[in-house]
Amino acid sequence: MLDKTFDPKSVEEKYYKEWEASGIFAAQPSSDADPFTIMMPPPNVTGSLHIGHALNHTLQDILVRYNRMKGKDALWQPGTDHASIAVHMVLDRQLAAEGTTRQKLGREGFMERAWEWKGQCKDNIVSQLKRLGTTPDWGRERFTMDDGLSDAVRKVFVQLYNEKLIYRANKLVNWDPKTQTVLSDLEVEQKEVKGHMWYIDYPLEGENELYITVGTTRPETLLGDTAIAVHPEDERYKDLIGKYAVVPIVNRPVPIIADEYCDPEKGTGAVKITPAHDFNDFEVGERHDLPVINILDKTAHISDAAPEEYIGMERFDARKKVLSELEELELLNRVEDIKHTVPYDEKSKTTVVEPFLTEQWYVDAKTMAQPALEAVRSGKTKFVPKQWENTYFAWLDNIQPWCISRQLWWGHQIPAWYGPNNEIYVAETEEEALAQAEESHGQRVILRRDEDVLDTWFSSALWPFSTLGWPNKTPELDKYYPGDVLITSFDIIFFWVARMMMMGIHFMGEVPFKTVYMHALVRDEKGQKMSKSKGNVVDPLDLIEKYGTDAVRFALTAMAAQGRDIRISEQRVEGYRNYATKLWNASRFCEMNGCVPVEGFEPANVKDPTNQWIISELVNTKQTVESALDEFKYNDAALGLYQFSWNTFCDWYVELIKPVFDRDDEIATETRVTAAWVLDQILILLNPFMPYITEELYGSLGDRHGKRLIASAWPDYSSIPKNDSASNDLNWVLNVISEIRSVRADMNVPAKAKIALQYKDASSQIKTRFSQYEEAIMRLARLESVEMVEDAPKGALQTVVEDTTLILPIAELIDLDKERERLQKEIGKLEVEIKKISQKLDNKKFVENAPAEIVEEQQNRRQDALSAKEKLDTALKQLEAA
RNA sequence: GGGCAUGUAGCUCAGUGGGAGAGCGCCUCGUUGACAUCGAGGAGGUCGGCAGUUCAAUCCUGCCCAUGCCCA
Repeated sequence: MLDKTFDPKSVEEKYYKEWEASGIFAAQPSSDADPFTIMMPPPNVTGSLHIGHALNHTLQDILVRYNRMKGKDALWQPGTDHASIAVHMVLDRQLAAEGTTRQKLGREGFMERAWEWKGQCKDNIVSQLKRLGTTPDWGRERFTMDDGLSDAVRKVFVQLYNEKLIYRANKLVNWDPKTQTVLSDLEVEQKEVKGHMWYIDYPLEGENELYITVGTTRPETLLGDTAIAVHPEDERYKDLIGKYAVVPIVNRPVPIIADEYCDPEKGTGAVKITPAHDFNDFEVGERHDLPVINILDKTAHISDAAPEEYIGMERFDARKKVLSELEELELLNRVEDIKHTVPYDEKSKTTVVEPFLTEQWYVDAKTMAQPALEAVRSGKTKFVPKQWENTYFAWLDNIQPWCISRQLWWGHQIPAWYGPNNEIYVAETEEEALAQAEESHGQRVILRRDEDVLDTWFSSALWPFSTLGWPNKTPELDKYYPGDVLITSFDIIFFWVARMMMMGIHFMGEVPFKTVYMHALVRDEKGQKMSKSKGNVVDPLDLIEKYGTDAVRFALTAMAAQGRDIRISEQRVEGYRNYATKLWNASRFCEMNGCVPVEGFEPANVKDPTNQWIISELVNTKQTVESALDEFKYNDAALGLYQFSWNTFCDWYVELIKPVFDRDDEIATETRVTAAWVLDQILILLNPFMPYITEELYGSLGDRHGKRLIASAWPDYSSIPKNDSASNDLNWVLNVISEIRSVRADMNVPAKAKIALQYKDASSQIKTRFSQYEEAIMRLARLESVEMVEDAPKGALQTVVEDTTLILPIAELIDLDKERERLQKEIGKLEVEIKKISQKLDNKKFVENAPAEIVEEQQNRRQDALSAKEKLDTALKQLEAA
């Protein structure tokens, strides 16, 4: 006998261990079954998983379990990502707290720390995923810095270099002066902040008391100015073009040049040009062949290219000093308060990123993007929801060279070596590089390896094939590439999805996945993005602890509607915990009434209409679940199961069959078996969504010969015939019961009172139904008798179901005025409806243009309403007469 | 500034070219053979606004307003 409520804690760990030990998570490359592949987006080894991960992994797990039950050979490839810069930030903080730095620790010591950190984090992540009940193939778990994956990275780098798709270039980059590394465009966040526009007077060379005024938000960069630019058509400055202005403080004469980059509408129309410290200025500088003066070092302190008193100053201190000097020189014209965007590093969001001139490695992303664009345009890879394709196109169409080198240690060191003349040798191993060098020098030379590591996304981009053993030709690669679906969040379309597409197509000749499903962002109850600083982070483990894994999974799934963010609320999770309790108790009920699953049960052979009806409702539900999952409409799948199991099965079917259990005839036996079978089906269909409670109930309710639900087959109902007659009957029964209950409640008939039911105007079919379902109707509507009459007695309640008038002769129990009111209200509603339909039907154009079945439907609706109104009118008249 | 999305019941959200839905909350009733983590019933909405297309618009189109996100 089951306990009164389900205790998730008592079974979750037990079943997880058992499932895992059974080997069912493992892919079977040698099996004949069709593959179903999902590449898990590898979580970063930077901390613990948040509710967004819980959503992401729940959605993946549902598909994996579902496809496994359908007989596919499922591979869910798990693993973690080394998250180079994020790990550096974490460890830098730790080291700072210990009073040291990574530079003091040295590369080797730092790497040891990083590996240790990775180990802890990874263990934590894996245990969190297990608490969620997810079933990836743990035996194949990978880490982006594993040997095999690192081999793949080197191989890809060398090949792309040889194909001239990777090259080295000296350009302005986004420089993070805190971590002291270059960042890609995507790792920079533009933030709008309050700031100032300072207007500075630059004296014109050789003129007395004549100035050109320029506006700038970064006055300190004036130390590196090499020109003043004006628009060529700007009448105010036409005469000045070609003359020279003197940069204050440094007293350097710089040319006044004409360039269309200047906007005459903005500020004074004249701008200072600092090619080493601004992306636009850099381009202007290239066009006009201007000198490039780099006034900052790697830490964003002033370099020795500036006047002596500035050297070594921090950039914002230098700004203050420049401003105070300008004021002393009376060259600070005016200051405006403005809002402008300032680049910050995307990870910590606290360091202002500096445009900085350095030599770095780049991928020719533009070239590689073309096949990736084509693959989505031609439908080889589809995005769900489709609108994300536009985002993907927009970015790839305007893609910039991808800077892949990072001045960090944790990651894949770039396989490039420099010879005595700084010439470059790119090779997978040092031996090969040495051999190349020997060949060109005619002798052994000493090489120096590039110290930098690659952008983390470089290795993540290879994930769909590097995890399968590439560059070796493995059976796994053969069977599981390309993957079926990638499930991820839209915020990494650029970072990751686009890059996997580029690399996958380039190296495998095929897209890495056929479908990309973009799920929503999980927000807090108020719709705000969760963040540690806001303190509104919901920890999925807290919810699991409180409500159980199944409830958390189901809540996330039920809310995973396409195209809208999820606002997680604890109340909702609680509601699905209640749902679990409901299932539990329905199972208890079946158990205590001897509903035991019978092997070989044939649903197609069931005779009793109530049983036929619940079976056909089940068939519909399965259809709903399948088509919803096919379209990634997780919420529809969850809702369909919820409604069938709670409303249809528990609230109606179980109530309808209760009286049957007093008997011991053929129908009773059939009903017991049917109930057990339908309940089993609920457990099976629900298993991918709520794996624990379904597993537990499945094991408790019958003898499964040691087989667990997780290993069961997804059912096939194709042999069950449709049974419209049973469905029509039962829908009518439900209507009659609901109508009587509603009238009783409206008229305050005491719930306990058993009353008589009379009916009139019934067809022979209705008469048959009343006698066939009399027991159920009497029980559920709380009646003492049912009989057919010719006329309603005085002072009776009357209502209409389809064509039949239902009569409750209980004048003594009710307030007749109230009944009059109720009838008038019902009649009023019907009149409004009749009027609306009549307006349509009286419209010639409607009758001419609308499809015949629509017209007919409207006619039927009007007829039904008219007939119901007529019956209620009669009832009202009788009441008046009473 | 450009793009994408969203605006439906008190709240959170489904949905559809032809009768407005769910969960929660609220109100009334209820210890009916499993379940009060429950059951029965009910109230509550000019489907953001204005035009247009259509026989018919909450749904399609345009504009506007509001909100969110992405990009510059």
